[in-house]
Amino acid sequence: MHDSAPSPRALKKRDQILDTALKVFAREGFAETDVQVIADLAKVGKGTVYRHFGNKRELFLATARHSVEKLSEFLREQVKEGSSSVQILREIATSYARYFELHPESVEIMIQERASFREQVFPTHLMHRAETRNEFETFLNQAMAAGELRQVDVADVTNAFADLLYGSVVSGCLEGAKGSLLQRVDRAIDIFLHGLLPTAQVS
Amino acid sequence: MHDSAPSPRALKKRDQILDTALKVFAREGFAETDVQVIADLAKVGKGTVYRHFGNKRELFLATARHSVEKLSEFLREQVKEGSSSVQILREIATSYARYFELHPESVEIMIQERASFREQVFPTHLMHRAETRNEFETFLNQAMAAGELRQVDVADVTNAFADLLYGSVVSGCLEGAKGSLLQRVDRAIDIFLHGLLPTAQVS
Amino acid sequence: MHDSAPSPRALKKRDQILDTALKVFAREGFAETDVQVIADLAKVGKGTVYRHFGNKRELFLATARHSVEKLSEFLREQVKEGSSSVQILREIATSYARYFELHPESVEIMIQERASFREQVFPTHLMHRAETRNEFETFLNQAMAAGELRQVDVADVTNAFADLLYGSVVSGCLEGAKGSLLQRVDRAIDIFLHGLLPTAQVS
Amino acid sequence: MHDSAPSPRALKKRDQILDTALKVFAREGFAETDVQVIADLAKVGKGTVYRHFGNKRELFLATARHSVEKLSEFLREQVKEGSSSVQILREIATSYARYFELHPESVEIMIQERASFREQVFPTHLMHRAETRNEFETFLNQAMAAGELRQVDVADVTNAFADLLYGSVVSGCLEGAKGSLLQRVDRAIDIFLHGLLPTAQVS
DNA sequence: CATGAATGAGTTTTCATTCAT
DNA sequence: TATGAATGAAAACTCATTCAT
Repeated sequence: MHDSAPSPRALKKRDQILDTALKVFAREGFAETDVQVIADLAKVGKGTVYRHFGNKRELFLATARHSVEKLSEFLREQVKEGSSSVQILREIATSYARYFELHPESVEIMIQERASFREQVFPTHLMHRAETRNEFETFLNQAMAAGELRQVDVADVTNAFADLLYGSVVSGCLEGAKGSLLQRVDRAIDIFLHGLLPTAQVS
Repeated sequence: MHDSAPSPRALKKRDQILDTALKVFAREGFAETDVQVIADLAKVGKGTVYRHFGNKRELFLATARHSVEKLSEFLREQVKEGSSSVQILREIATSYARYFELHPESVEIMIQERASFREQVFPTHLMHRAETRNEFETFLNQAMAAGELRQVDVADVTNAFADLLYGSVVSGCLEGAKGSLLQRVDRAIDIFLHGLLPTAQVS
Repeated sequence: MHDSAPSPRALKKRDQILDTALKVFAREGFAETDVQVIADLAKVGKGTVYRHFGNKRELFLATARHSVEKLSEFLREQVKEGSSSVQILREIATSYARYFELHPESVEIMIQERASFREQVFPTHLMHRAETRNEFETFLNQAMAAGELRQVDVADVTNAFADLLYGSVVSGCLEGAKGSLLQRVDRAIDIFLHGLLPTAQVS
Repeated sequence: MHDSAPSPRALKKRDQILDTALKVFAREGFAETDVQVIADLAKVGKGTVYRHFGNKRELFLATARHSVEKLSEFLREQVKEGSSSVQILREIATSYARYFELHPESVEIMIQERASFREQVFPTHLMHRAETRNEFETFLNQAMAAGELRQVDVADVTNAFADLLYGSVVSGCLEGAKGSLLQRVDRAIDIFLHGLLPTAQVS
């Protein structure tokens, strides 16, 4: 009837469902997932899942959002202010990799989201979110102004940085991938910072 | 039963189906695709599709393989020998981008393949193919020996290069993406070559 | 998932489906039966049929089992203790025939089961069931000991008796068969008891 | 165009198909049989099968007929005139059993025919065939007239005899059946001849 | 005549979603 | 609110039959 704030009880059940959904969607993929399985593993009735999320699509989207939020949180915790810009750049990348190493299901969710919903839904992936993007570009501008980074179009850097991370994570999590994801990203960032060309660089 | 060589007639029908499948799988995604639709658009009976490919999964995989082969071919045509190593690196990236700009469906197929089949199947994506990989790493080694590129672990460079391209293509093809894919990749490679750090580089 | 006791409601629906399935399988044969038809006639959704029985094969097997159980019950009700052994033998045969005359669909189910599942499944046909068989052979032994029947190998008698009944029922239910099944079985048992050879029997 | 007699070449191919069909129908059952499999095993094109038999149903029926004819032939070869009536009766039963022991596929065909076509088609099973039936009843009449058999309604005897054989063969061929079919039939006929009642019989 | 590629009607089975309890 | 039984739309896949070569 009324639209009061959700009870803590309801919130708990919600999270219980989201956590289960994350595992199942990641393991089976969106299309292959049977909502009944999520309900069973979350120890709730199927009706409850639908009460909370409306339909399978929304359940998935909520799961993806939840996943990105946890990633965001993790990044904020990990990346400390006060370091040099380059250090921060490295820390972002490293934390990003570490997060996905700790939560490989999140990679699958990210991939499933892209595969099943494409442009139709607002892309929840971190670097694409306007807010984060702005924040990041401001950071880049300051670093360039301070002479810590080369003067390059910040949008281009943002794109390249995000694309490199995205590609590394997606490729680095495949069964066959050798070495840790963390290492893969670290090396990639190294090249990204120093470039491939022979040079007499500062840092 | 029989294992005779396929008639040219059969091959033609096969390609007819594959071309249609590419479009439909790209538009709808693997799970959402109804084989009947492919059959209808390819102007063949559904039975014919199954006769040629056995099941939906194999049809998709054949489509993906077909797609990679066309990309491979395109790259070999576009990337001319005789240029400088850096030039070749750029040409690979550019051609790669140009291909996907010409055939945006191929991006979707690549994504769908990763999303629906993961590590279960041999990854057909170009840079993952051992053969291509070896070829590429040999090229890098030569370039480094010639002093055209910095001395870096070739495996790391290959990974980073491939991941950057993959990420750029996947992100750059989304509806919301501004600018052309070609531009996005071009700028990314630029940064990748020169690095982000302030420097007094040669080229 | 859950394994709680089925509710009476569920049991009712189960029986409703089984009764319909008996009719349809008998009329159309196993392979020719469309589960949709059973669902429609049972006034339930097709999903409900599958929820209860898993698949067509299990539905059929459950139907066959159900049918045998009803036959068993009928026989126990009809065949009264206390008569002479010969009388009981006749009563078994007669009741058997009467049952199939009342429920001709059961004959078809029996035939379909043999035709579609052969030795793969435990033969549910009455006389084949070890339990009933032992019971029957004990009865024969007593009758022979009491001098009411000739001394013959009980296993052979059981086989012959069962085979004769089975054959009579299967043949006697065909469209073209003249006379009632009851009569056919009665006459067959008569010959079976007295033999074909000319004789001066006691009766 | 014209309707000339089939060439010996055609007849050979016909038999080749029928022999294969017998095996496949027996192994898979009517509904489960794929005509393509028969064609492959018979080393002819599928079209050829259809040219010769029109459709699957007719192919099966021809197979069943073929099977009965071979049984008939076998019986005529095996059952010698000149023996006593009782001896002939035994020989019919024994030969019948022996035939099915030699050709277990024929049992399955018989069962499949009953299961899939019931009364719809003229029953090809031996004892049901009017011609054979008349012949058999004439034989019984003579035996009774000669005092070799008890005076019983010949139609009843024929039914019982046929039903007993049918039931024995169908039951005796199941995987689990102990002892040989021949033995089972032999013992059954023994009881059938002498009866179950205690007696002072002649033979 | 022989062949086997092509066809599409027909069936099984699944699962998102609803709703009575 | 929570539940899970019921539903039926939707899709994969098969195979009898046809017919162009």
